[in-house]
Amino acid sequence: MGRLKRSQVERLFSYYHYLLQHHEGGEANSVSSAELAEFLEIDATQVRKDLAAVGVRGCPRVGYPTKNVIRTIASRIGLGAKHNAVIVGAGRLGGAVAEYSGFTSYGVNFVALFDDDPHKQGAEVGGCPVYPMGKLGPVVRRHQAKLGVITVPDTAAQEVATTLVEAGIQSIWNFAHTQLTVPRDVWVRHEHISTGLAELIYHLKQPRRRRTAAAAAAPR
Amino acid sequence: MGRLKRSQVERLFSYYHYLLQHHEGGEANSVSSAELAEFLEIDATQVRKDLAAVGVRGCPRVGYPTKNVIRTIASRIGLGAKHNAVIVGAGRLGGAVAEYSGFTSYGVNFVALFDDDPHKQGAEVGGCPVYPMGKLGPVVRRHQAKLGVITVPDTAAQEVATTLVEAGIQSIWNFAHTQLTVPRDVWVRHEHISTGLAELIYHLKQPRRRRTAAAAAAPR
DNA sequence: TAGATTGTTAATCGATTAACAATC
DNA sequence: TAGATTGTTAATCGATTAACAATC
Repeated sequence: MGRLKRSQVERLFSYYHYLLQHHEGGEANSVSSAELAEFLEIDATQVRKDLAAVGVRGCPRVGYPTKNVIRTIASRIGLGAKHNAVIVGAGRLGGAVAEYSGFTSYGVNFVALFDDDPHKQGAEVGGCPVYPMGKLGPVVRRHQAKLGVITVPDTAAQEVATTLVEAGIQSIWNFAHTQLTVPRDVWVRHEHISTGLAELIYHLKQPRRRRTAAAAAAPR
Repeated sequence: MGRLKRSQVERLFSYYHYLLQHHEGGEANSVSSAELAEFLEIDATQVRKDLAAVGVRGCPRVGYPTKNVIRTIASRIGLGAKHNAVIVGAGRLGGAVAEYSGFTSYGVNFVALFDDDPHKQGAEVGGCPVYPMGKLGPVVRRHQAKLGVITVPDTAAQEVATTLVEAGIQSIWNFAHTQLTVPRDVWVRHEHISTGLAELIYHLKQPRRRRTAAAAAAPR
């Protein structure tokens, strides 16, 4: 089985998320590619290709076995495994990440937040202690955390990334709107949220017009 | 001048952001397509095409006039105009959005948050009052807010979207991991953050390997 | 069987990159 | 001038969609 492309991982995760929300505990034990395609507003062919890529076999006239799809995607992406993670920056955004219970269900366990603001140190956020930056190395090593989240202001992001890498972090989730220089074997995912705002502002300017089906969505 | 594509708007915004961070007040008054391309880790040809699309002319051997690029992008995307916005969901994520000062510099002015939790009502978050949901319609109309941000749990997102639309909101920034059904003339931007986490988890599983420069880019 | 849905190949479409002339 | 960089067309690449046979 080959390595999945980024877009495939994202779509597979959306299938997984949809099935948990809409099929878990339901009476239907199969789902068609057309149903998943409608939810994501993509072509059903794409869904069939994605499912084929992870080895799920469907059944003509019936669809794909729901439980099997859920289980296969989870195992292929790695949603079952437990991963310890740390958050640097105990502001509201860092707190939101720490508190969001959904992440726990994907196997991610936040063990600590770090912040240089003494007022935040010692507090608990989402059940996690807030430590000063100096403790980052020891805490990461003790918990063997592999995932680091950066929710500090843009100007501090590079320094934080370097600290995380030195402590042994392998993957970084960067919410600062900066590029990061890291060793090649460290994976970085940029979550430049303000980019989304720019797009919204642009569309506020545009004359109202008929929108494509792709823009409107239909939850089941 | 044609309508810009989503990907173009996102790249243009990144150029803008980069120039403000790295060139504003600096001595250099021009920037090359190669420099912008390196920052975004894309091809320089792409940058030249994007700038041509908004009508910025460069100078061979010199580059593009920095101030002109900044000004043109801002006006083309609409970053100069003032837009009132509201946030539904006064949890940590909603608070993070309200507090993030960067948005103000793009012309977005958050006028209020809404939450059904009585403990949150009456408080101030990022300088904005928190009201009960019942006040949403009047507040949106009074401020002529056109932009609505949804930071409530997934299960409540559709109901909130409907309420926002009824109040006259034209663009929705949806942080819940759900699709939304809205009239065709309402624009929705989905910010499914947990999708990013799924990608990170997947890469934690993968064998470490040399990464290409392109892989490090990862614009969302 | 008939018909719905999968699985897969082919065609299309769009985005990215390469090439290179224009030009300051 | 020489050379760096733009501007633009052509080529490539990949992703999406269409078509249709396979099959339960």
